[in-house]
Amino acid sequence: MARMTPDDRREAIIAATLAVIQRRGIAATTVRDVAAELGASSGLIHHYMTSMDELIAEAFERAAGADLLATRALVEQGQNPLEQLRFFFDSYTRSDGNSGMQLWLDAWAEAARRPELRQISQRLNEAWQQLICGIIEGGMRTGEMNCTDPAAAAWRILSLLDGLHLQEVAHGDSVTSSQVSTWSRRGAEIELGLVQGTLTSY
Amino acid sequence: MARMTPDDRREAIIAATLAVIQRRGIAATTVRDVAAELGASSGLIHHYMTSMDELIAEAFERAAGADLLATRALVEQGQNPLEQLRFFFDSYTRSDGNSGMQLWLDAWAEAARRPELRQISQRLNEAWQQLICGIIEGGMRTGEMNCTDPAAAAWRILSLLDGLHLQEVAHGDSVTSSQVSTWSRRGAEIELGLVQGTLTSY
DNA sequence: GGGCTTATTGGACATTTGCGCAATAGCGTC
DNA sequence: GACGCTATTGCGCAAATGTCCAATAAGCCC
Repeated sequence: MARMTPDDRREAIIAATLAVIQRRGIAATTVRDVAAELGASSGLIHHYMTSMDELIAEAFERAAGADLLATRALVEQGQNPLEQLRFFFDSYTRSDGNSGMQLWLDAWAEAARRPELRQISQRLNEAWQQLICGIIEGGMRTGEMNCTDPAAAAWRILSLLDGLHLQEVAHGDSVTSSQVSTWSRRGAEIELGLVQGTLTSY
Repeated sequence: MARMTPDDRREAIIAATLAVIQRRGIAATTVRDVAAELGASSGLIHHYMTSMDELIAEAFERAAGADLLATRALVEQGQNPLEQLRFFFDSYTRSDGNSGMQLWLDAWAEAARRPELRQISQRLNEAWQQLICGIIEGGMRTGEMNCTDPAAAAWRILSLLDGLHLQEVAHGDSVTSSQVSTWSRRGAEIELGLVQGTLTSY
């Protein structure tokens, strides 16, 4: 393997870890898998990461954080709160293989037992909730949305999405990808007093 | 170890497996752990279970199935759909240590990797959804509830509950146990066109 | 009490895992 | 072009895991 700058190599290792995690899940990811993905030796990973846990936590934060940033960037392009919320759902319910959601399932299950992972996952989930909360508060100011408790509504919208996604990823055919999209948008419409179809963008 | 009836021994193994799972989680449960918990040899477990997957699946089914039966029994004591739904929430959001919810988190995460487990978890989740769906349909007949798509509404109510519970179990202090109860009931009220407070029983 | 069935044992086995270490080789410096 | 630093290798080690199996012993029927 070509010799690289420590910074570059570290990035490459995290990227490779991410690829493996999305394919096999956190629990089944091994150092050797990452090395193979990277096209390098297993010893190299340990030259940069002190432990497997550090590797996992770092990769998870990178992946989940990137999703959040991407969605937030898309939302900010919305011209008004309604469009922002539509963009939010577009980004969150895009069907790109759901690999990201299995990652979250693993993280939530492991959170109780891995303090580092719990901290990251909690911080990111709260950021997601605040993203939604901000949209709702904007919608209340413009009068487009109606809601008595924006914070609670935001947690409900997020939890509903996660709960539906969970069914899709874990069980596959009891809740389909398009049902996740339709039902969660409909749930938000009901929650915020919107006319049916307002959040459907296609 | 004292010799036991196959039926009794099987029960004992499942009980021991459950104890280990609740302590260590599904992913970290090993045959040797179960044997130690049981106070018997590891070979004995395989004399009753053909594989580790079967063992895990059976234990999960026992625990999660019992919860479903208990809730269903409570619901059936409700005199009308509204009371039934209240009883449902009482049973589902009772705070008995959340051990049950961590079990579900493990199951959902492991479902992708353990076919037998996925089958059971899917079947149980669908049973939960049908329990809610039945209540809603009853409520529509009596005119107490208003809803255009009972099946979708039931999935939403269940997913919202699971999503909120998930936050509570995984992260602890971003969503509290009482918020799960309050917010999920409020979500159902909104979903079914009920007056605020209808589902609050205390 | 003897014999038969089978519950139970305890370890062997192959595989996989995270991790460490001595050896090697790539790149900059003089 | 030689030298030194260190990125990189590739193997080895110990521990853990699921599974299997021959040996043992506990209970039951005659």
